[in-house]
Amino acid sequence: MPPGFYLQDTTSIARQLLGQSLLHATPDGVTSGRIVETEAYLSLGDPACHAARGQTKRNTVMFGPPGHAYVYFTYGMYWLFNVVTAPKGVGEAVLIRALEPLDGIPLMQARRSTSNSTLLCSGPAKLVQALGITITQNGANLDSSNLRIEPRIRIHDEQIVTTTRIGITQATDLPLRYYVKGSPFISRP
DNA sequence: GACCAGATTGTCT
DNA sequence: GACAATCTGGTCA
Repeated sequence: MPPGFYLQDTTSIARQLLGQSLLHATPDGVTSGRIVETEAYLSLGDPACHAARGQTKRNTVMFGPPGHAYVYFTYGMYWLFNVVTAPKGVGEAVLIRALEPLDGIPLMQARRSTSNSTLLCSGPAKLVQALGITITQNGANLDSSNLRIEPRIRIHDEQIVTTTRIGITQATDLPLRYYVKGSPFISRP
């Protein structure tokens, strides 16, 4: 992404990531997809954010420099992928919730054991599985590692739908979820 | 489509 | 010891 991209406001980054591609290169091949759904997690007034209760071993990279991957384990079996935002020491991130599959679709289908392309990356744990992301990528620099975000297209404001976030029990009323209007690849309408 | 049960374990209190 | 930024596969409509 362009210099300074990750220095912007977290909600602004969450919107601008829509339309860009997330790519992962592994020995098995390259897989990528266009980002169509994101959620912002903030440091102030947002108890749903992992950083809300201070720094721990798990959320350490959230407090590091922006533009890096924050990968964590949940529900006993899933990994979720976030982009760290905000200056070092603050603790904010953008959860990537869904992709429109682009490259390496056969490999994604094999990893996910499904051939339905709309279900391949339509959820935060699904896209992580499809791209082969694990805790190994925690802390990876998204501009220079095998796991990277590259500019593709710009989604205009009229094409972005803003709603409340999914799967959380706190701060459920905050409008911090964004997705591309009409996309069949989002986790849910 | 809506709703629901069950899977399964790292992390923090 | 409780919980979790989820998914799948089942039921019913």
